Amino acid sequence: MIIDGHSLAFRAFFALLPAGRFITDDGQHTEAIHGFISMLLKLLKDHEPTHLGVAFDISRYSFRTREYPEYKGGRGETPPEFIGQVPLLQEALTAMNVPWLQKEDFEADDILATLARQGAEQGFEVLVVSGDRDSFQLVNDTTTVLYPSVLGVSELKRYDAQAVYDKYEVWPHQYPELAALTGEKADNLPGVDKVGPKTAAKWIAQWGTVDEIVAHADEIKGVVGEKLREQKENALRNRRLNRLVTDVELPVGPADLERRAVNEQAVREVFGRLQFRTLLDRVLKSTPTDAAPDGVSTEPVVEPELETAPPVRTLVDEELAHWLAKASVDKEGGKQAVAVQLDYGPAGVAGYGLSTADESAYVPFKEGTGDYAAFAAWLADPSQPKLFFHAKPQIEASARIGLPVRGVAGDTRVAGAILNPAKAPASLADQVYEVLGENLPTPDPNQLVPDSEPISVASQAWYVQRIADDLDIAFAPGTKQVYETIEVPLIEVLAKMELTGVAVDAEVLKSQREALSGWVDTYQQAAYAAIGHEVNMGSPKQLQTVLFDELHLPFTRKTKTGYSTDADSLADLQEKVEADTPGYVFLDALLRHRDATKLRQMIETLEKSIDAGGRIHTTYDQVGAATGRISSNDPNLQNIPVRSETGRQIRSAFVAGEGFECLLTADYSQIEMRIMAHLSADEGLIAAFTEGEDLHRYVGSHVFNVAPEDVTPLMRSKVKAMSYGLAYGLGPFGLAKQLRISQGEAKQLMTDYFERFGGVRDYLRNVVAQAKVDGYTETIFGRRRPFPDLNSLNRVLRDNAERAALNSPIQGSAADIMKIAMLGVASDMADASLESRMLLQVHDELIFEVAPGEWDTLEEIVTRRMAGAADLSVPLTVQVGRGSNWDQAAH
DNA sequence: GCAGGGACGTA
DNA sequence: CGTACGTCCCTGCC
Repeated sequence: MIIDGHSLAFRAFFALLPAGRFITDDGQHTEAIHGFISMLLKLLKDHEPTHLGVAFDISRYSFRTREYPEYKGGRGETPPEFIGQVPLLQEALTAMNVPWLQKEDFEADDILATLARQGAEQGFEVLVVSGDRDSFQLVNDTTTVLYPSVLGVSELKRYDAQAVYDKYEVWPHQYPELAALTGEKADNLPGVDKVGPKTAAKWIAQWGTVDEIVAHADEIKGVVGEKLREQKENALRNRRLNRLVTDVELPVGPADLERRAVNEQAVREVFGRLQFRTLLDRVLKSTPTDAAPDGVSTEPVVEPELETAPPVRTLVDEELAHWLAKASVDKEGGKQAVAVQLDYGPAGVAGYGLSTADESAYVPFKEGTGDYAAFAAWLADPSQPKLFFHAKPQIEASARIGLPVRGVAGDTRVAGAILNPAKAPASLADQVYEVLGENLPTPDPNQLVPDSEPISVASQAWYVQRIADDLDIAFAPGTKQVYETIEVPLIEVLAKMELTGVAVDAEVLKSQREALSGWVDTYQQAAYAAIGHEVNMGSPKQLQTVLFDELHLPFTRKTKTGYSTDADSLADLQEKVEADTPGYVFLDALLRHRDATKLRQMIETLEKSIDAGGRIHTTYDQVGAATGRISSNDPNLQNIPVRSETGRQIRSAFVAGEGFECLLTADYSQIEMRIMAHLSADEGLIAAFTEGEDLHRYVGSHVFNVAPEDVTPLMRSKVKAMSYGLAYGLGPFGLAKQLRISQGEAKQLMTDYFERFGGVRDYLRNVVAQAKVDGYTETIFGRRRPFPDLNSLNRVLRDNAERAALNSPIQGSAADIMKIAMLGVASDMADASLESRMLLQVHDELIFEVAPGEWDTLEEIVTRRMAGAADLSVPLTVQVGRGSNWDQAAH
């Protein structure tokens, strides 16, 4: 493994700089050093190289700048905080006995190229770790490049020959030809205008090299051909410059880079100066140390632990009790976390797998047999920490057989999702592969004869331990806080809500369904009558035939497969058609039919999910949304209609269960706008919340420069749409469309708005700018969301990412606040021993079932905990409603 | 039986 | 050419 020290230190520096925490007492910044070493540890762990070296540039100047003085020009000043970190990093590497190299007049890449060539010749498998795309030319059968993704230093993508081809459509040795044609902005090497990767790849496929392409320049037609002839010198020069030198004279060869034990004393000294405490532990723990202070061990470094699952003992009764007593205590006598994985299914729980780092046990479960008292007490003890992969369904399954679980101290699935919100690991096997790089046997359930044996839940638990260990060091400090103080405690709260479910009045649903069925028929007949034949109104394709071929209505918005028949488009069409014409009647019937079938279907789904006790249990996906929101499914209770009158009737079927007095709903008012006010620190917007009675009226009076009482309803609705749109990255186009005004007017409205609320504009701009630098956004509480597309060259991707990045801290902070509120409420309810229960969460709203006599206490707890969930520069206000059903309890 | 697209419900 | 979701249906394909 050979590493480009400079480029990775630089990336590490920018990844850690915003954290603002890596400064020693005497003012020395250490982001690059810390980031580099922590990445190095991860690389050593992941790839276990036998040989290791790091190459550095000496300066910006090399033989390349002599040939082309502008080479790598145009880069900004090196940040002052970075200066001085490289020599310190080199000291640290020396202490760790990691050889590093630099060579006057050459770049680190040339050193890597030389070592890679020599290594390959000597039969090594070579891993090149570099942040410079030029290194792709080194890839071949034995050499692989690890290249940092835009997400930062922790994510390295493997580029073998196929990966390079998949990305650029040229083979690695051709990559410099492609780069020469398209140019390399980072190196200040302009290419040929109008030639992008696609064109370049096409030419390379045809002619192979830049030289040959230039020789055939006359055969290339069109503007690109012209540009090529004009600017061929660029390409030829780039090609000379991006060819890496593979015969730099070096003092050492690959064989001299054999891994050595670290020099513990030197590491302690250097790391002490740098004030790296945790990193020191990690270095000393992860690599063998050499007791001899100046000794250079010739022993190759061998991974000390043999990572195979310990044997599984099946335990019952007193043996089990003994095992638990021993496993729950660590060497220092503190509590030790035990990983738990259940063997369970629809039929119930067959057994529990338990594991510490080095011992696994299986507890078979059969109702009415054996003595589970000690085990049950252990499971239910909140002070006994337990680790899971996907705890929620398992603690519910356990609760259903009468063994409630408390003390969930970690959930590797949730942890994985916090670290990478784009996708939570789907299964333990997935995460084992992702984190540990090992394959768990996963029998194909469709095979009659299983193709492999599944591993015991006890061994699964052992893997959970290992993943938890590995992930623990991967957290950024803020992210870790979110995981430990919000997500982990929330698991038990959500599990309880799911188990409780919400009561519904099946009679109400039934009568609504029947009424809707009548309407569905009526509208269907009306539609058929209007066009004189039957048509499947659920088929956009058939509808297009009717609307555009038969009725000859004007075309609507284009979709991938034709023309849109969505509600907006149909409403537009209706305006263009005379009333009482077949077209109008058909459109009208179609819209009503859609509405009615949608509602009827929703009701049927709800009816099917009612359990024997008359309640519906949704499943929350705690990490379902990349922003931090939870989602709801099976059935989704977060999209029960509320806007239309008929839709709202569905809500009236959600009622307080038997033995409960009523429902209580509590929601945050305008939480996202309040977060916007807080994050932007815009004085006007903050005043709007502290002074104004009506937010939109207040904002309107400032935007339109009139007294609050003179804000007309039209003005109010305009600023309202504008305010809400802000948090989503709404542009003039969208605003115009929504308000049905011209784009010019929309633009003017935005200008006027930002005139008064400039802090908001500055904030929104800054969010995106910062995210481009960091590669992620962060909520108030430190939850991160990466945005790999933010620097994409594809404009659609980039624009989409920008809007999402804009919205994420706002939506995400609101989600954090709600989660914190739920924890507070749950805790206070338990302390007060209330019988009332939290039932549902709908993003900014909580719904409770109130036990007799508990209204006042519950209302006080809910209001206080929700309003107090965060300390913002504007108050968080909560509206509470009471009713016998969900609709009535709304306010 | 499955995946993708269109449509539409919520915050 | 506003964000974040989940569910349903139809369609085309295997």
